[in-house]
Amino acid sequence: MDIKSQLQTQLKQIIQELFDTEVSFSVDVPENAEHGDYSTNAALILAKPQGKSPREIAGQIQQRLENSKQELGIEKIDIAGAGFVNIFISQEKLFQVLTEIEEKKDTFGKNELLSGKKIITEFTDPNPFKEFHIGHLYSNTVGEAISRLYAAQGAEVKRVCYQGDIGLHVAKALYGILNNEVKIEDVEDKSIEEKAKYLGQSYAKGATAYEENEEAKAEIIEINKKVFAKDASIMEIYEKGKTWSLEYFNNIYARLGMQFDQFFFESEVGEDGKKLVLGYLEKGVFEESEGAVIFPGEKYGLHNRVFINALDLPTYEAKELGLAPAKYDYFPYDESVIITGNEINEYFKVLLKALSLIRPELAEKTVHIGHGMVRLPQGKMSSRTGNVLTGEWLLDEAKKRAYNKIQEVTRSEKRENREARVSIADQLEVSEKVGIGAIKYALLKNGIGGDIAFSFDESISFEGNAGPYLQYTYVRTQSLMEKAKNQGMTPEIVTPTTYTSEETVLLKHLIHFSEAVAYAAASYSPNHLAEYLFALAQKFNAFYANQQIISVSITDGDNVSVTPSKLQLDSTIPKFRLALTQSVGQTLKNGLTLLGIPTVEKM
RNA sequence: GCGCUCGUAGCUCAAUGGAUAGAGCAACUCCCUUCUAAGGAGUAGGUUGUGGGUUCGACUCCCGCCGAGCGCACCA
Repeated sequence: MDIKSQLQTQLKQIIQELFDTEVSFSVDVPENAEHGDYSTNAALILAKPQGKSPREIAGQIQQRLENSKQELGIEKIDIAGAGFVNIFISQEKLFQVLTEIEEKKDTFGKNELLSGKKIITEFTDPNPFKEFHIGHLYSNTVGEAISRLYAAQGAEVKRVCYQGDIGLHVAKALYGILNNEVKIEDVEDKSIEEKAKYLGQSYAKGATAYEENEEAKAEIIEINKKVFAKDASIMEIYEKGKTWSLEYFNNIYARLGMQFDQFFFESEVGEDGKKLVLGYLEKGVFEESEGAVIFPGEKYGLHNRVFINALDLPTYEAKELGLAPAKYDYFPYDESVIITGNEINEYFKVLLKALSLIRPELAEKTVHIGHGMVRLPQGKMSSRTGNVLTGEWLLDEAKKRAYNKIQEVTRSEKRENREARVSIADQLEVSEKVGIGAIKYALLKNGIGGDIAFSFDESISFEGNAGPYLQYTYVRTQSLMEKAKNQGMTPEIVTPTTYTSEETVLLKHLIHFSEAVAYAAASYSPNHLAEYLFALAQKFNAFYANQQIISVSITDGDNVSVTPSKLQLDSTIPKFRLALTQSVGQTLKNGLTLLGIPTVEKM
């Protein structure tokens, strides 16, 4: 259990004993170090109901907490401001975090808060036949991060992807293929990327025709019916296109370092959804209106939505209704998290309301998270008009820029005498990982709800609060470890004779890692973890710049002289600093991994 | 028109009802004969759209106004 939870438990008990009551107080990590490592507002909350001054109550809490000082590793307890109880952790307790990291390694930061829980996450949801644009990349990045955060809480997580392989958009794409100068047979031998591009172009053609040409529109509607009826005349190109799309998507997932456990298709859940709707039509949940079957959301302060259209085909809504039970059959979950763009937030409210009247136990377990839209300077993306940036384009572009950066750094005049950082053979792989890191971090550092104004130069950064900065800091730790090893030095968790302020600041930050992970998971906010990691990297870089971590030999002509340093006079200091460096490296790596961001050893 | 979301530094964004509203970018100063300068140190930049209210305490909660985005019937 992390220190914060221990304090919370202890304080709760103290309040119970003192006042025989329960209140919702918080234990915070103050921004200002003078306010302690942890702080609680319990006294402020209790003041009014107890009819006492906040500082008086704070005093009582302080007194009781004194008894647990030893057990909790508290150095001192202050009362400050309006009645805050500020808690300072002892140097010995801080120091213990190094041992914890050393022991837990890759599992440092994990906990068992959701142990035994089954969680199903659904995200990305690209539609076959259409482009995989940067909005999908965003959904995928957020979904993967949340999935990993959940898993770090001890939950069993299944990632699923729901794909619209049936419906009007597919019919539009098929129309586009049938009316494309380039026949589908002609792209048979092309790469999967080109096949995907062909499908995307076909969709754009079909979508345009649907709006501009009445004849085409009628034809597309016919094609749509045929697909639902699995008409042999259309199924061959349908299956071909769908297969290509799915293969293409899978390549992107692999590139992003993730994979789904299960795929669901609209074509598979549509019938079940329709049956559910018709079944509950009789029970009055749904109503007939203008030839369609609707859910009267207006009755519940929402808006009405069509579930089965006048052509007797299930809409997205009905299909989604069929999806929920299908997911539950696949994996009987305790919680179902669905991550989509926030443009369908209200639609989801209607859907969940309808589901609550049909399968209330499933509706209760379902959480919808709407992430912001990726906005381009040119306006909203539209796969119909071609104003899209594909995910693949973005990944390639970021990789290219990372590669250029490597070249630039290697050629830099002031550093020409230094050994090449990344071997030629590794440069492409490093570029790929740094590019992905830059993109994912850019998407994750912001809160999930808001839109992302996307322009490459402003959004994808390799410096400052950016993915590569964190990757770079990790590389520094690894580089130091390697250098130390070559000099025969090993990290050792020994108490140094003195601490510098940079070291204490780092230790104080490290103890909050698992708390940050838990908080990010509980609030569906990977950005909190991103922020934590950035702060950690900043603190480490300040430490790095101001303190000598290992002793260094300097070559002066032919003579090799070793600078005498205080590090060599007191062997505990370099050992401790190395241990600290290793711990920071491990924590950065664990944190980045939780965000789905790859690390590299050199860059 | 109704509903949802949002409005914080020049720009992009943070900030569980808590203490002096924080970063990054851009601008301006400095720092590579110390371990990777994709780095570090510093300066400047704010009436948190606006007017009320609740609270010991409001960027955060409530109401009004102004402005933006999204959604409101057979697309997903």
